Amino acid sequence: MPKEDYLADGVVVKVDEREYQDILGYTGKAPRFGIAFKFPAEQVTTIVEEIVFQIGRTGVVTPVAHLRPVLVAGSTVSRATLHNEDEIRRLDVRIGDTVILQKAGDVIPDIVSVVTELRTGKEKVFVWPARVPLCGGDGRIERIPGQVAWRCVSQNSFAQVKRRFYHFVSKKCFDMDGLGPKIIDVLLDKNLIGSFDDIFTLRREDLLALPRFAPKSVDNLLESVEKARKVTLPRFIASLSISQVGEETAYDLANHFGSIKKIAEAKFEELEAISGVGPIVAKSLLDWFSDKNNMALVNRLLLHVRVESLKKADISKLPLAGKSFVLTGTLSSLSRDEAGQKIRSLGGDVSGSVSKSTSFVVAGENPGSKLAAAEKLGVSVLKEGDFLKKLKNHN
DNA sequence: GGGCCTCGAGTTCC
DNA sequence: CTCGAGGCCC
Repeated sequence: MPKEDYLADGVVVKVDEREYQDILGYTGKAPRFGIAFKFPAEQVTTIVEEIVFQIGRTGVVTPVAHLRPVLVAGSTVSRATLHNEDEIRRLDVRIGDTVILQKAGDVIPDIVSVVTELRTGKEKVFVWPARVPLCGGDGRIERIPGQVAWRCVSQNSFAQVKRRFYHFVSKKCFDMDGLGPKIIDVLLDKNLIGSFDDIFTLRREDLLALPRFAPKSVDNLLESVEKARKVTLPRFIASLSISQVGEETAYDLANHFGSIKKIAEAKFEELEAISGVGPIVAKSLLDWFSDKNNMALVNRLLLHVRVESLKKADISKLPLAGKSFVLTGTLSSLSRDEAGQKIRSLGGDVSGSVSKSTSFVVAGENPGSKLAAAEKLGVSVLKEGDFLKKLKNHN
C-alpha cells in the first residue's frame, strides 16, 4: 500500500475490474462496486481558556473559544467557534473546562463535548452577555427574531464597518489584490477611508506617509485599485453588504434586472417573483435601497467605477436551469470555484448545504457530511466523472 | 535575513 | 481554521 493510503482519513475498497464495475453499476446514489470506510476523526482534549466574541459584517456576534494550543490532525489549533448561544448551552461549556476537540472534515476545529469528569469546581459558568463592547455604542445585542443568532443593536459599529470593508475588497467583490484586513485597519485608523468610495480616491502621498508603505507597496496598492474600477454587476451588488444578499443572490438579481438602477427601483412584488428571492430577501433589498445614505453611496461609487453591462442571459433556457448543486470533497480536475462557475454558466445554482430541493450533490475525494445528508434525503449523488460528463454534454 | 502581510489551499459547522 | 509560499519593508 502506498504511503498516502496510511495518511488518508479512510480506506476505499473497490471491485477492481471495470467489467464487473459496469455489471454492478450504481444505485441512485452511489456505486455498488465500492465502499468507503472512514477512520473516525482524530480527537484530542484541551482546555477552554476564554470565550470571546467575533462580529461579522451584518452585525451578528459569534462566540469563539480560545483554547490551550493543541496538535490535532496535522496542525496546532488554538481557537474554535462555538457558533451560538444554543450551542454553548448544549455543550454546557465553562471557562476552564477540558473539552474534546476534533476537526470536522479534517479542517475546521469543532468542540465535541465537555469532559465533565475532569471538572475541579473552579470552572467559570459562561453567562450570555447583554452587551458586547466590540459592537460600539452601548454594545447592546439582541436576538434576531426567528433565529438562534444575536446581533448588535447598533448597525454601524466600527467592527462592522471594518468587516464590510474587508468584504468589499475581497476576491468575490472588488478583488483588490494586496489589500487585506491589516491595511484596511490602518487606512481606517488614519481616516484615509470612511466610506467605500474613498478607496478610489486614495492619494499617493498620503499612503507614502503610512508605516511600512514604501513606493513599491504604494504602487501595488494603487494598481489594484485601478484594476478594480472595472467591475461586473453581480460583484458590485455583492460588495454592498446588503443583508441576505450574497454572491448567489447578487448573480440572480443582476441577471434579472441588468442594472443597479433597475434593482434599486424594483417593487416588492418584482423582487419576490425572482427565484431565490423570497419575502425576507425582498424586504431586505427594499430597506437597503430606500435608505438615502445607501443610495448616495451607490451614486458616489458609480462615479469611480464602470459596471460592465451584463448580457441578460435567458437563464430559463440554459441546460442546467432550475437545478441546484452542492459540492463536497475534493475534485481532482478543477477547484470548487471553477466548478461553481461552470455550473452557473450553464444556468444552474450552487448552494452550500443539502436540502430536499438540491438536485445533485457532487462528491469528490474525501466527501464530508454532505454526502450522508444527500443519501438521507434521497438526493442524487454525482461522482467527479459523472459531473464532468454532465457538463460536457451541455457544452 | 527577520518580520509582517496577503493569498491560496483544503472545507464544515451553525 | 491553520499552514506554507511569496512579496515587501527595514
